[in-house]
Amino acid sequence: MRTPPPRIDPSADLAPESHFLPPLSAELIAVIVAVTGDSPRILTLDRGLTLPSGPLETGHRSLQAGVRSWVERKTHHALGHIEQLYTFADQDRLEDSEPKQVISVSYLGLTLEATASGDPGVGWQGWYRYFPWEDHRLGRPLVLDPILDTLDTWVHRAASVEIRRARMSRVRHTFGAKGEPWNEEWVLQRYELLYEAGLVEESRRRGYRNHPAGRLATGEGMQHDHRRILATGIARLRAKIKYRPVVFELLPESFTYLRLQKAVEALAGRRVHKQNFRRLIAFQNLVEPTGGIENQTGGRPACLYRFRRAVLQERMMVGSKLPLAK
Amino acid sequence: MRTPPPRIDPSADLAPESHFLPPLSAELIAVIVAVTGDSPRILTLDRGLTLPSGPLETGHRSLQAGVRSWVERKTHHALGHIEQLYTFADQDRLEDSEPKQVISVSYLGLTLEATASGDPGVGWQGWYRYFPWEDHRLGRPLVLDPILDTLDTWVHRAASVEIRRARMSRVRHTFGAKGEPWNEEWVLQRYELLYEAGLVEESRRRGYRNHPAGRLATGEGMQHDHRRILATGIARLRAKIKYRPVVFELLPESFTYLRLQKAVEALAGRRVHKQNFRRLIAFQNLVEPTGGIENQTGGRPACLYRFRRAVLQERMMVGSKLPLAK
DNA sequence: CCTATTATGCTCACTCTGAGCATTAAATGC
DNA sequence: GCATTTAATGCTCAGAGTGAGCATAATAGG
Repeated sequence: MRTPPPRIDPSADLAPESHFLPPLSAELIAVIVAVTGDSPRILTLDRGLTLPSGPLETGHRSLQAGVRSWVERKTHHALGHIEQLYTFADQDRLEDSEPKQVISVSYLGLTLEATASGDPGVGWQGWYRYFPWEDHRLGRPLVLDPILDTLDTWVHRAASVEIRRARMSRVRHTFGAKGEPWNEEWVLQRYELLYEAGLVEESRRRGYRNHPAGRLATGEGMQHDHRRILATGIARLRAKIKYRPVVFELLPESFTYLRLQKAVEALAGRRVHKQNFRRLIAFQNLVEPTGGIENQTGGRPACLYRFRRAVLQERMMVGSKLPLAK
Repeated sequence: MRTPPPRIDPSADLAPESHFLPPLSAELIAVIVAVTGDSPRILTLDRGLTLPSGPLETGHRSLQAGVRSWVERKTHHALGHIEQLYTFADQDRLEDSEPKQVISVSYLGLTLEATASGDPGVGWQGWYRYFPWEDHRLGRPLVLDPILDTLDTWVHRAASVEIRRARMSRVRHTFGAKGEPWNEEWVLQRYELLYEAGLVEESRRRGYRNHPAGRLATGEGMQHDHRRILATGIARLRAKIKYRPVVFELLPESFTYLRLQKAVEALAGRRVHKQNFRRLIAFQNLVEPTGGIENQTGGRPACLYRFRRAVLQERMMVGSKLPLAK
């Protein structure tokens, strides 16, 4: 098509600061999500302290293939959906400053919950254990009160009026205080705010000044920045269920509308209007009746449905709108 | 808070296939976007054949800081917005199979177009040069006709009825054929489809069977997978302008509504209804009048506005809705 | 049979959006 | 000066989509 012109060495232009390359290694970290009943869960090691992770190997054709092969061995379930979350290489991520540089690539995966493998410490944990303020299904959670109080003193400790104003409006908008609406997607922003304000264990570990209010119940901590990665995953998933039909990866072959709704509510951390939810699902032609009936409902029996997997082929991008728009 | 339990070595469980770690290096690749008049442009090297890239250095505090420092030296402009696109490590990315493994982290950056540096081969290229079928501002582009014709023969060359059906519906939905609407966000899906069908230079290079129709005008190619990365960047940007106020990073301090609209149209590759566009912008309180007047408009002079940068602080997540919803 | 419980069907008001008509304010050509 | 052209700006209206709630159906348990 054309003869390639002489190539300019890009590094000569673009990477001036240092040409010393330290030993580099790559690590894969996975947020593996399942839903049991109305509890959203994640796969953890170390009794809930870390997310599953491991080095990138040559045996893996791609990053995604690497994560997939791990998790399928671990859960004995096919990973329904997998997507990349974020790549970090910040040197200040490391708690002990090694000379070695690590690139961490994080992934979000959806699956059905399986019995945990026999290893001690490996298992599923409800994610609201780490983010108790994120569960608004029974209304505004009470943990928010002490959190907002403490954030308020953080706002007033600001060095200047501008900083105080900025902090105040940030708290207002991320946490939905003072009449602002709660937006369930801003999981990461809320965690980062708590981190900066020194209200989570991880930031206290990192030498952020301890808050005078002392220990506040702000969820379980995790090692390294794993809780931050988890927040990223939850935020991504909460956003994604609104426009892609990924919830179905968390459900068995056949399910009732209510079970589907409970899964959505578990992920989103808020409740939805039942009739409108049904209307939206029915209208989009994403599911078809199996013909079966579930009569362990406690009331009128419910029709069973299955996800029409064909839609994924038909339209690569199906809009699975959910009544979570706000 | 708790005593850490004995850590399980994650690699023992999670990375079974090989423990040989090859020499690893990390590369940063940037899609730097600017808008000049009504042309969306990207910064390129090698006379348009490659995107700017370079190795990750220890001097960089983080991946993002690395990209930022490059680009600011290159363009002499502050990068307004920068975000990570995707991380690849697929070994089949490499054209010559080296033993060395490379992780490529790609970024999207927005800036104002500056005069290109003096280096030969370095400069700005309109992005529709690489994706001529993506520009629908003057209606459906004519290049689509031969492309769809050739895709049609690809559909009919399918080995089985199922594959043919799947191919046909994929073409229909990604390219908006046969009454389906055109969705400007599916840039990557369209490029991948053309790649698989052997209709772009890059796939012909990679040994995909050459199509009998021979050479088809499917835009300029790039080296390696840079055109694929560019497609990812365009898709991301087209999606993002609809819900975050990032367009303003591509505009000077003060601008008219029309200029703002032209920038949006350039990025989205489609036109929007002028009055509704104004209504939406005005309603969202994203801009404020500077008081100035632009009278080189050719008609009635237009008011000048500036972006209210304060909104970025006030609300970390501002919805900058644009009339591109569809 | 009555009540509790859940499933399911349907209505209604409100908002958002696409589309177009109408008016205003300049430059340009006669 | 005046008509014409060009673009900016203001406003209306119909249709789609959504939130909220009422009403009915079908089961289990007393």
